[in-house]
Amino acid sequence: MEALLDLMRAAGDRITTSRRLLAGALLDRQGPITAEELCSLVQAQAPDISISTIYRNLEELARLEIVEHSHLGHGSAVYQLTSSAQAHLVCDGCGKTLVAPKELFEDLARQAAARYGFTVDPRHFAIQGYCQDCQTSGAPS
Amino acid sequence: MEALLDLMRAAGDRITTSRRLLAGALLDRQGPITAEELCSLVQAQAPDISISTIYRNLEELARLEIVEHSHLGHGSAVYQLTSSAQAHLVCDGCGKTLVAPKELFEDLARQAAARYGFTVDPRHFAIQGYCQDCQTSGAPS
DNA sequence: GTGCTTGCAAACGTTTTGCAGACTC
DNA sequence: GAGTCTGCAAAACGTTTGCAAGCAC
Repeated sequence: MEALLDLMRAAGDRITTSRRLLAGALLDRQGPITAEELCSLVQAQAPDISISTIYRNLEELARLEIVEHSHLGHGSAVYQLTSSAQAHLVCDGCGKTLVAPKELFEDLARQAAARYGFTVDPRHFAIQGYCQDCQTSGAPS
Repeated sequence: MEALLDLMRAAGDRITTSRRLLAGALLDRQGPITAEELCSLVQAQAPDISISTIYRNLEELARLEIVEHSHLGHGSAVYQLTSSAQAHLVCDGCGKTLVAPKELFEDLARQAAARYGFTVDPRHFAIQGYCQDCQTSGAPS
């Protein structure tokens, strides 16, 4: 937590209540979370903090590469700490997400590099498909 | 083209100018394209067709599983023909996209199935990272 | 002629922005 | 005290919807 705030201090940013609470919420979650959820968590402790402050702070954290945002499935963007960012398997049927450990991408990363000189960022994406439960219902056969 | 329209006819849908032009635009592109771009292409031939018609028709085409929409990167959704849908490697640096053939995902698909019972849809996603040209500039080392 | 499709305009949910006041340093 | 950060309200953006007129069948 202090490490995170120190990164902001080092960038010349001021440490305010909203930033402290936002950092806490991100650290607690350790996974992707929407701006709106973050706002609720922060407002639980400081009701006056507005959603635009959340967005502005997330933007600043993204600029410092402390958080990154991505679009899992259809809907709001989600944010997560760069340090804990992981790829996810997102079910097209029910929207459930599973964490996808790096090992799953090793082969893909190797091939993309060899064939295209493309460096895969294994923290950064949503693999779509169907989870065990939704397999039967919606999956294209 | 006629094959595509026949699928709509078979579903009881009527073949209108907007649908014909939209189908043409999707077939021409053979790749992901936003609703807005599609609208421009269609309007180039029939200026009165409105964006809401494009969205409604895309929705209907998605319902028939003729097109699918996904979110590559940050911004508008993109649409593509299911038949030509492919995964893409999207560069976080310059936004360029490369087509990623299915073979790249075979290992990933196998592991996701074995470990999580998750069926990967290899047409459906954007692998983020950095292309050859952007490797040096923005890539996290 | 029936009823699906369309254009328009207005609503929607998410994200961004302008501004004056409040706060950190 | 200087300049950043904030709340509020309004705008922007992509997308969806209600309605009455228009068109395919």
